[in-house]
Amino acid sequence: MEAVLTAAVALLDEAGGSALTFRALAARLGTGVGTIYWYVANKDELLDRATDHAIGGILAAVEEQPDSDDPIADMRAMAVTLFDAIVDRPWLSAYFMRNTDIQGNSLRLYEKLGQQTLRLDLTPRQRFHAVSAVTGVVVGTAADLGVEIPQELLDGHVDRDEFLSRFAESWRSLDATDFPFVHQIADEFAGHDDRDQFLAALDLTLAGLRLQART
Amino acid sequence: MEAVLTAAVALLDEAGGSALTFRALAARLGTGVGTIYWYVANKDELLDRATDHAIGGILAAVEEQPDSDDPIADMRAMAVTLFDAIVDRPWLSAYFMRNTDIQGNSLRLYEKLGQQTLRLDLTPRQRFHAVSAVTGVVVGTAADLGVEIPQELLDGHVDRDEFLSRFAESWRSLDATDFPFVHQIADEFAGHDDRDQFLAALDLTLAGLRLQART
DNA sequence: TCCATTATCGAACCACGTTCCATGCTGGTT
DNA sequence: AACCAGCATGGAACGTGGTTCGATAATGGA
Repeated sequence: MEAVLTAAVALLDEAGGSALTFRALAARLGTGVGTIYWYVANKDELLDRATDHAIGGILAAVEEQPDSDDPIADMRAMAVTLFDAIVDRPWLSAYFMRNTDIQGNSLRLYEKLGQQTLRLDLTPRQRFHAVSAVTGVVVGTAADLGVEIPQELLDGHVDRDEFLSRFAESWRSLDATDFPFVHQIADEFAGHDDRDQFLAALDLTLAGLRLQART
Repeated sequence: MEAVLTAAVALLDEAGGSALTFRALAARLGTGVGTIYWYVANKDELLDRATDHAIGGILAAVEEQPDSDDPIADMRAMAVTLFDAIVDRPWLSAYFMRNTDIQGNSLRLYEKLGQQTLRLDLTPRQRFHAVSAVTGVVVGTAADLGVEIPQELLDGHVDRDEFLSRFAESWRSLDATDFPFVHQIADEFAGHDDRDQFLAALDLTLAGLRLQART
């Protein structure tokens, strides 16, 4: 079982979501597909267990972070850790939002995040919404990244800067009166850093939360 | 072409993403799969065109909304319209984050949202981040919903309240000292409304933005 | 020694995306 | 009329992936 999960995670790490097939997994383990089906009922469960496995690592990292006296700063640190972990394992983003059944390590992570809100002067409902908002920002932003890598980039034919520049170029060529915003933004987009973008979004949400916690 | 797209959207509306196959589409159109491949190169393009088709409708709805003298309120209204449209067509959420190539109606929608930020006292970079943050919240929150519907609910065997209650129940049964947050939240979760949750997240972000625009 | 449980394996089935080629249909050219 | 190019259609066939199933070992108690 353990071996199955680590092999599954390894496949996902090496070549993304499409690389994890029962046949490939069986080959890597030197067994047949039937064996894997003895451990998991179907691919959904395999994915659930593999992601839970990976999230376990994130959870450990989050739990190492000491609490400061600013709960919101602590939430921020956790969110950043989570984001970085997803960037590191882009396939996680795809399966992060596939889970209505919050259980296992996801639940623990959720709890950990939520505990910070207990130190804020909020109603239970506000706490619930705050944690949802923060995870929403993380997942929402990270989701874009997961896909933002057309094979051109992986192949090395085109690097990221050139890729972005091409977009910026096509945006600049649009009519300036119909697309004033896109026009103004093109330069920003060309040089943008995903992590900055995430931090900006996160900080907006947390600024709103800070405001709410004071009232 | 037009007929292909409307049929594709109809299939997606009726039975979600997994229902859109070339064979099903061909059957509905009374033709063969080869014909569809004459119009689109592959499934990705089919999906892109179908979503662009659907987003066209959202764009029209957004463009009907008159500008007020509060740009942030206008952004909020747009985001809500977008959210409602995604709730109405859950399959959109899955394909919303599959698009690095912001083009067509998506681009127009992006522009529309961004134009509101032009009326705020922000740097170009802050505008860029603000729009990313808002779309991130919409997509991030809506993504959860897209999947949050296990077939049990669709079958009508179990209704939503019961489904949520079951979770709340299992959460309450956790150890209260290990899971103080989840414990406190269980009740909120049981009766929670997805739209409220979205609005809360959106308002946090917009509150942060409002703060930023004043400095 | 016997039998139930646990575990392994791979052939076979089906649905899907995709390719390919044979066939029709249209309007214009000779 | 005959012909042809290009547009358009239809569906059989291929490869891949998830999943099922029955045959078969290993294990360990009665």
